[in-house]
Amino acid sequence: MQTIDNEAVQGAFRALADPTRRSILQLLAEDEMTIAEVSGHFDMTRAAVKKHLTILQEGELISVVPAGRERINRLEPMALKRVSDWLNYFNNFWDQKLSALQKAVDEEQSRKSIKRPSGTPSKEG
Amino acid sequence: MQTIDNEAVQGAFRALADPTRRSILQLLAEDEMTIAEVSGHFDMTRAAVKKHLTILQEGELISVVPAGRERINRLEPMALKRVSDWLNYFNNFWDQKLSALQKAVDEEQSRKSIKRPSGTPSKEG
DNA sequence: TTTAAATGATACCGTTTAGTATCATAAGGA
DNA sequence: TCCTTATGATACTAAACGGTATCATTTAAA
Repeated sequence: MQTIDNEAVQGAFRALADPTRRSILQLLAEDEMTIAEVSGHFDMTRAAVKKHLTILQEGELISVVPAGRERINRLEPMALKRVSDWLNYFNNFWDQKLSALQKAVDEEQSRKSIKRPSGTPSKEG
Repeated sequence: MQTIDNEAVQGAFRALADPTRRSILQLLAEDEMTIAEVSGHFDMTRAAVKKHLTILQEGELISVVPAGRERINRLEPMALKRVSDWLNYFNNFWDQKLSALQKAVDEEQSRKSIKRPSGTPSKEG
């Protein structure tokens, strides 16, 4: 079990665990916004949204750039890539299993078309 | 903002937020195991590990199959794909932004090689 | 300079979470 | 049957979480 997992990954997954924060990310994917603008999209206080933005920032999913008295919140693509990379660890395994399943199905198919066995289950749990 | 996000996605992200659970997934990627076997890999009680497995199961990241008095815990690839799909929502945006950045850099380069302006910053924040 | 807007910071509250300890149940084996 | 093993289930605790209310600070603007 290698070190695919680290503090940055933890921060990102922690941030992604909350639906409001995922929603904020989707907002910011369309356009960067100030805190007030982001707040305008949610039924909660600005302080609550600000907390979410802080956690997103800690997870490096967004960057916050001061502009006068405002703070521009902007999506940080690389953090999402980190998560994507983490998931990729499993790609081998799941591709492998899916292709094994596919192969099993195929073989079952051809076996059917030759011998037509009767005890074949129609469904797999 | 479309419906890329739903209960299944929430369940998966919730499950992924904990480092022990991510670690369990990596274990199960290598081999399916009983609850006792999974527990053997961690410094906490079997009950605690069992709770993690339940949350992983609720997020449909693993499936649990009874085998006699044991329960075989097995990775469920499709849930990880759900998360991957969610991340893909951002691919357009981040690819787009990265390529926009690349383009800006390229244009800056060619502008330099023609006019060689003096006020050009050497670094970009 | 005075005022209003945008944000930062902190204290507080109810709920969820991660963990423990403990007891009950089910199934395999002597 | 009796004992042991694998698991289920519940009550409990400390910490983290999501949210509110409130006050301080910074900056734009009249």
